[in-house]
Amino acid sequence: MKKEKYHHGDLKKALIDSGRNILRKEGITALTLRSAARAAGVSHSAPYAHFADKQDLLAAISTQGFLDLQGRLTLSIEKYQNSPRDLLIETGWSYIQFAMSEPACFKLMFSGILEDEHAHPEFMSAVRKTYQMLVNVVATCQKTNVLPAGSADETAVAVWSLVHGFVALHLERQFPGTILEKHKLKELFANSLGLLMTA
Amino acid sequence: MKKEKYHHGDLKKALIDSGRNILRKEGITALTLRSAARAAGVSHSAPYAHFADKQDLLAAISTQGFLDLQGRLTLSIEKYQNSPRDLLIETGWSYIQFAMSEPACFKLMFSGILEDEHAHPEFMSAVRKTYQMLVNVVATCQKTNVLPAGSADETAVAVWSLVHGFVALHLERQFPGTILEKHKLKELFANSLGLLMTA
DNA sequence: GAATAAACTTGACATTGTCAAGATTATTTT
DNA sequence: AAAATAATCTTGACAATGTCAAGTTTATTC
Repeated sequence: MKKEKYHHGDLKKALIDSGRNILRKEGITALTLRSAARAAGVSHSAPYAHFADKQDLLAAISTQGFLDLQGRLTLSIEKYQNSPRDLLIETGWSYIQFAMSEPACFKLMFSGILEDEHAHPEFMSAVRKTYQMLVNVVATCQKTNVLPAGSADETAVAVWSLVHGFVALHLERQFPGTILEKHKLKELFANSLGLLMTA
Repeated sequence: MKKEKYHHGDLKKALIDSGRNILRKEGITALTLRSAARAAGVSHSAPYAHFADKQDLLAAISTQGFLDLQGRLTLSIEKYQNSPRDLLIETGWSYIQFAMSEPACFKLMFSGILEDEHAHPEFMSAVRKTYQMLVNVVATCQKTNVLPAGSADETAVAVWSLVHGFVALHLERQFPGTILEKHKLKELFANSLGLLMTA
């Protein structure tokens, strides 16, 4: 019933969504400027009205990914705010679930969009906000002795490194099957993170 | 002085080396089948005598990357075998130095070559051997109470996740400048890894 | 030495990112 | 409201890429 209009309405958003869906269904190799344009129902050059080049679209998709990740983290943080030990594990687990639910998008988000620092400021700001959420979680855990005292910044680096490395290596199938058979993944993760917590 | 021969001699190795050099000097976007062929001084289709497709060349380059990484780890392991605390930190630091010395290659190694398990067996075996070296280091550290007792496999997962995540996030500039200014990188890493060690 | 296989070249094709020029619609200015 | 301008989108082109088919040159095998 929709009129075939020359102007799309919100092509920028449509291209980001289309790109995200292509990532979900067909992976990174299928995500081209032209495939995103096709999926949005416009010509192959239409994206250039909204994005400087392909990198610029990828940065926008990554930014949207960070926003969605922040949404998931927020849910966990609110749900477990009264139980710091669960807070840490469940927030980390949310990070991992996001990565596993959209692996191609997750990999894109951490695949070198940031060549020069000022090229994509809104991406950068999404990255920084995500980090800040983690620092807050860590600080909360430190106050209740779930994590050792000390600089929250430094401790957050350790925690985030472990969580991120865990899911990155898992997505790349770097862990041998033998160890994955012995555990449920969440248990393996919780045990790993447990090593950082105070006994 | 070299004769212009029709047959190259060892084109397979030459293509892997050329590809590696392109990664070093110009990054992943410059690494194409054709650019590697050009750098090796052969025609654009010559690689197909040795590699099934581009993925196959990338897998071979990644495999070589893992072998070089193993070399670096071996040096640290031999050097610090009598001092378990240094052993852990210095081996992890070697991993990080490798990643920072060849970031494009390092990212390629962990960027999804493994779609199906049996496509690249020699790559898989290099991956497994690298993991095994880490497990051995961890087991050594456990025997001397530098790391908590328990399954060496599980502890290695935690250690590797932290080390890998640390350098992956650093390469992607995910850590804010504020924290990097306060520390030397190695110190920040050692502090992070220290949280996993027994006090 | 002939036959066969391996290594390499040449030429082609569809796809991609990108640009230039033009067409259509929205917005602003008068 | 009409005109001018800007924004959005289309069409057409170009070089570069991955890949294949066919042919050429060299090495290996019988």
